[in-house]
Amino acid sequence: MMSMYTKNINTHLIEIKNYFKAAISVDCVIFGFNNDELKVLLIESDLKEYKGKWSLLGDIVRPDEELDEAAYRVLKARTGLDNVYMEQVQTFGGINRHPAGRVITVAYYSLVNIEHVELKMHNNELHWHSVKDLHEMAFDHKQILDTCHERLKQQVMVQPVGFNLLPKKFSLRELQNLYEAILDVELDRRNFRKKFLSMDLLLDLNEEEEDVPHRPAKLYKFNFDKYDQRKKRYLGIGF
Amino acid sequence: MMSMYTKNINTHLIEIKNYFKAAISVDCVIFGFNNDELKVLLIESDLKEYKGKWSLLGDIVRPDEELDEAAYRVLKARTGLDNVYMEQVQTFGGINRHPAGRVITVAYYSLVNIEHVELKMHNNELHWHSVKDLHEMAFDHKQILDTCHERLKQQVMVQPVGFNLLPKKFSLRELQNLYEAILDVELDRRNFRKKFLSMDLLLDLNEEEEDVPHRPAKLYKFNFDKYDQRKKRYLGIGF
DNA sequence: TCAAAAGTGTTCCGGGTACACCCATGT
DNA sequence: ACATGGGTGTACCCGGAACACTTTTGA
Repeated sequence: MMSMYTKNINTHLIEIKNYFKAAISVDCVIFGFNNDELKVLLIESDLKEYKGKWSLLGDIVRPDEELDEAAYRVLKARTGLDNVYMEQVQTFGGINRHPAGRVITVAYYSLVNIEHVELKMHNNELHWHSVKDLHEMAFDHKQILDTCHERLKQQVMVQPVGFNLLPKKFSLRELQNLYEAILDVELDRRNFRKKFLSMDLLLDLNEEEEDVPHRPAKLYKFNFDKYDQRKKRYLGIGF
Repeated sequence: MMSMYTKNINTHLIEIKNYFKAAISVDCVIFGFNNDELKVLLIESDLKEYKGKWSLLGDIVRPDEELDEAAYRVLKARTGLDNVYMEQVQTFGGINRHPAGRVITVAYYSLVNIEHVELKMHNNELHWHSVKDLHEMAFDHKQILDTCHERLKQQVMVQPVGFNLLPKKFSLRELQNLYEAILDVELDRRNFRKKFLSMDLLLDLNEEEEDVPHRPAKLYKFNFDKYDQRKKRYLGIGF
């Protein structure tokens, strides 16, 4: 009786080979931004159970591989990109979530500049899908996507991560469209501009859009260095 | 070459037994609140590598067990409590984090009323430790604890989860002490009271503290029903 | 000259913060 | 009476929200 309490893996472990083991995978929710829409990079599954359904990009974690490493490996293999924003979100371990047996998956989301990926996308089966009109997916991947999207919404309101989805140079309009797409809200243009300009973190490049059929907008880039140097203040209790 | 890209577990899985598997555990960061201090429930490790060091409460996930179930099982076994606030936080998969082999652990934190636990704590080796003066721990458990504490800080500012650490009836002073302990800040008493009373979510019980050597404080309880009925508003972008 | 989007300021309101005094109770 | 913490109100400031007109460019 006592032994069932005390003989656990943090205290009196006997032999690890006596324990149940499961396959571990990582799944990457790779977000991009294009045509004023939040996109996610998906692949068609060929597993017979999910034939033709969209699935996230993922793979099994290797014996000598950290979880983050595995996620970066998947991302790199699929997009050619490295050094992009990535964050672990949640782990999904439903008993029957994978038809081949118990596979526990650690979900990550990452934010990439969709222009940089396009180069690597020819002749394979990857597709950028609008997050908004995506309903059915393979496995529990819709749930994973929703969870990651929710996390992204929270992050984007509190940290300057959205810029990872934009080109280095962007207009305030593009930035606003990005926020509107991620949060699925409409924002007042003047207040949005005022807000971001008053943060004093956008660097005015003294450049303008080109080839637009209207008055060209000024281009900015985000001053990450300046942001990093600022200390955060206490945020207050707000619910 | 192409095959390394396409033959992954979400698309062309061959046989799951060919893949590397790891042991999966859950670790619970069980927070309590006592003597105006944030506490965490720990156990001494008897593994020779960590003899005498403090470790979190955790155990291996069973073959037919959901991750959340496993976490609740650990919690129940150690505290006798069920139906408490619990939230998955992050998964730690460092290659050498466990001396017995690769063990990937999913970390949860939970918030319990420390009074309810005390009953079950006699004659075992569990201890409530002040989070503030806890430095060295077994495994990577200090890192796990820090991550969970950080998450708790974020949550407590945005959702009414703190009440799970208090008795059903509490004074505003106790509530303030709780926030100060979790966030490690000092708050102005008048503003704190105004804030919480203006939320109109505290139910005045028309009762008072007893046996205190000064003017007794009024007791309140949190109106969870009322909170649940309110819709959240858009929070704004704030970083 | 027209269409389309860029750019710009003011007012109002609510919440955050700083701050000091009287009150109720037990010893 | 005294010590201890409970309870209260006001003034200021800043940031969020609502809101309409002029400017620049390409077609």
